[in-house]
Amino acid sequence: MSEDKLQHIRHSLAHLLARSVLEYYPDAKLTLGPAVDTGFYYDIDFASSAKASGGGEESSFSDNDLKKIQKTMRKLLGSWNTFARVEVSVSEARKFFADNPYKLELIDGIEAAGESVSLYYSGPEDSIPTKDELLEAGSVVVGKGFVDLCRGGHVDNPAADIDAKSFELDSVAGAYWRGDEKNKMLTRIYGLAFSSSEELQEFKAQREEAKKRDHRKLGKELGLFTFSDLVGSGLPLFTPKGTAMRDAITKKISDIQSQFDYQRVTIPHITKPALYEKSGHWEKFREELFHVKGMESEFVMKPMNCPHHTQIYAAEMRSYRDLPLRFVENTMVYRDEQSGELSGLARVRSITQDDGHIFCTPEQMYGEIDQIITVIKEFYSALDMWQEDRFWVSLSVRDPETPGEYLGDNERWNEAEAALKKVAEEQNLSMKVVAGEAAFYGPKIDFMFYDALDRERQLATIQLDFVMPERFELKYTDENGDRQTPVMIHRAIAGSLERFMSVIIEHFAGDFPFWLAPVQLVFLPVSSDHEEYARDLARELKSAGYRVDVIAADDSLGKRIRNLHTQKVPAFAVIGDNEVNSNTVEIEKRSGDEKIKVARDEVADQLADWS
RNA sequence: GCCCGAGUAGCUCAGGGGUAGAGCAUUCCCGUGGUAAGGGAAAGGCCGGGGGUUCAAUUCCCCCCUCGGGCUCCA
Repeated sequence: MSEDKLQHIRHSLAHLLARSVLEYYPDAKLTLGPAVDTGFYYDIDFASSAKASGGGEESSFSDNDLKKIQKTMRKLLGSWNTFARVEVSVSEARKFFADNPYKLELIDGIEAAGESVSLYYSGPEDSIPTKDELLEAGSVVVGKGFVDLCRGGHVDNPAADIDAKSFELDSVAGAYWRGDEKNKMLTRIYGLAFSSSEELQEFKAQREEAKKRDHRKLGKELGLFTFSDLVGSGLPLFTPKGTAMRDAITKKISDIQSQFDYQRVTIPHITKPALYEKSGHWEKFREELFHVKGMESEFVMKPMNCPHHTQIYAAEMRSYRDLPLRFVENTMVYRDEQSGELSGLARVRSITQDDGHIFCTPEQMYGEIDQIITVIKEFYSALDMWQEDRFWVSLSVRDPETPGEYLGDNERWNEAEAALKKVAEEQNLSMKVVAGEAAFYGPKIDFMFYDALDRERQLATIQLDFVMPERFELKYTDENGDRQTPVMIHRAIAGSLERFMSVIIEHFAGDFPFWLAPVQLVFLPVSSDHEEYARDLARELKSAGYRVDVIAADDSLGKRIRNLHTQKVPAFAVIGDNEVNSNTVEIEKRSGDEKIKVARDEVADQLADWS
């Protein structure tokens, strides 16, 4: 089936959904009902509606109502053998939808765009109303049929073109009218729809499968992190295993970028608000800061590191010979995110950034951006995530409609956007330009990956900033002895360690490569007689920097091996008489049934190969 | 923050207006075993917190907290 046809089916089903809802809630106000990637939805205002059969009580719509609506949809579908277009004038449309403010607003938009207004009747072919009948009756319900304001895109004959088992209603959600939180919240009913019932079932099975990879589930099962009600929501606590992973990640990044002369810096986690008043963050983000009261003065927890880092730059006179200066720091920032936004490690209130700020001349900016892209490429390639269908790149620029949200002059912005674009093109990054996604101080390149359920997660980022150096009056002396303002580049490779972990846990389904696994190798002594040999080995490897463990013979060997599998430990070695007598170790990789027998003093070399 | 839903043992879950249930994990005992669950016993609970209805609430109602699916936001 073509994509178009499937979209038409989905959109047609949105009409059918709306009609079926009106069967039970005749006063519900319909708004918009488009097709989406996995089906369709319709946004409906139930506020003033009473249930048709329920006697006027205040009604809200919940998951429990989906079943009966779905049943009605399937019943009506059999009689819906046509879609018919009815052209009306703007004033006729206004009259027809007089009691629906949402449709009236849409009609205003159609009029403003100079387009013609069309209604669509869907239902039994033998009851298609004439335009006059329709306007006379003034009701969107026409027998078993239904009339909606719509620009088209339906199947010709729903009864014949749509398999009643190929769709189902999925969930109820809230959604603001026109996506604006200042507007009223409507009830959104989501439906799933595919070209056949088999595809619908397959989608649902895949979704169930993906839930098994959910980092929140795996994080608990593998003992990587936890939350405590006493500590608070959005504040993850990392266990020794989770911390081992964090260390492995930051070490990998620092290994990759060691070729580029970064210098580590360290800053306090609080500051006077004055710092952010000067940077411009105060105005925009003061509501989302955590405030800390001292004896005499008030501080805020840092929500980002750039302003602090500018003060390290500003502490000395800088010459063009010093540039570029590259400061990096793995450090936690704190943001009072809206409670409804928090989600496992993907969105938290204590955020560890692998943050870096580069101060350079305008000429050096291109080379620096290029170099950062190289690091990002190398890092994500090492994780097998640098694949076309695994991520996309956003060139995040200003929204031309809201210039007031950005600081700095137009020319600088154009320059910055052009610079990012130029280098990214040279690096063969295919980017989507996304208006309105820029930071208030400059444009960015954002690297967007996906979680198990295909939700987008922004990880790596490169941000060009001409604004903050100016606001903080940062300077360097050029070769002519003149004072110049440096360019600042903000960059993060993992982005937030928490969010990064959420993505890779799901990417690997917890089955991490050797270098990343929280426990890399486990020794299993066959009996207590073999424990000493195992413990000595483990001690040696630990001091060589490997994460190894010994699991004593308290349980059967079979059981211990099974436990290693559920814990997804990448390698193990059974230690028995054979090994002790021959002074060897047989290491087994969990994947691929690979067994490698090595002399005892060669174990570390073998592990180095895998790292 | 907003809409809908959910919170029962460390974990996964069953139950239901009248003394709280299972499996796994934990602890102890037995077993000393060569590649995906050895056997036995014990312990473990303000049924998320607070209020209300009731002779009686883990169960019904309200508020709060936490979690999930969306919306909005994301320096």
